[in-house]
Amino acid sequence: MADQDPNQPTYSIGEVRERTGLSSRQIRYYEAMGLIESLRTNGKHRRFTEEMIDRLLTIKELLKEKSSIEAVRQALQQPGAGQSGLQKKTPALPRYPQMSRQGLTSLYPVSNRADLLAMIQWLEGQKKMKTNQDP
DNA sequence: ATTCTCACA
DNA sequence: TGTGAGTA
Repeated sequence: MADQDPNQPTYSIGEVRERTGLSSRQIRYYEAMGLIESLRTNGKHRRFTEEMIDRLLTIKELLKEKSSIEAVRQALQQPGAGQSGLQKKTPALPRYPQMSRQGLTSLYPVSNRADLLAMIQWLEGQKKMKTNQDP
């Protein structure tokens, strides 16, 4: 029972960009808007933990429903907004938020690839949890 | 090569 | 938001 590494892996903005499908511009912008915080390396280069990436993913989905930064910020302040509500305790059954709603029909659009990636990662998280209480 | 900040089409 | 300039 020791899965708390002292050094949680961090990612460059470039990796975060590929994993979230967000542009570096957007990532920096959301940070400037106070929607997300980031770590800084020796220089000034941003560094993101998986929690932050998770939050970014939440922001991305939230921006589709809400259409203003303000609305997203408030939704984020409420508990269970991805950061600690996504893979902490999931009483409900596995159902990916935005995806299952419209369905994935093509992998061509870059944004879809990012969404698929996010969904897979989310699925992996569910699997890891299940593997501990497998009947 | 990659990211950073700032500013402008 | 994207993109280019000039750095670190």
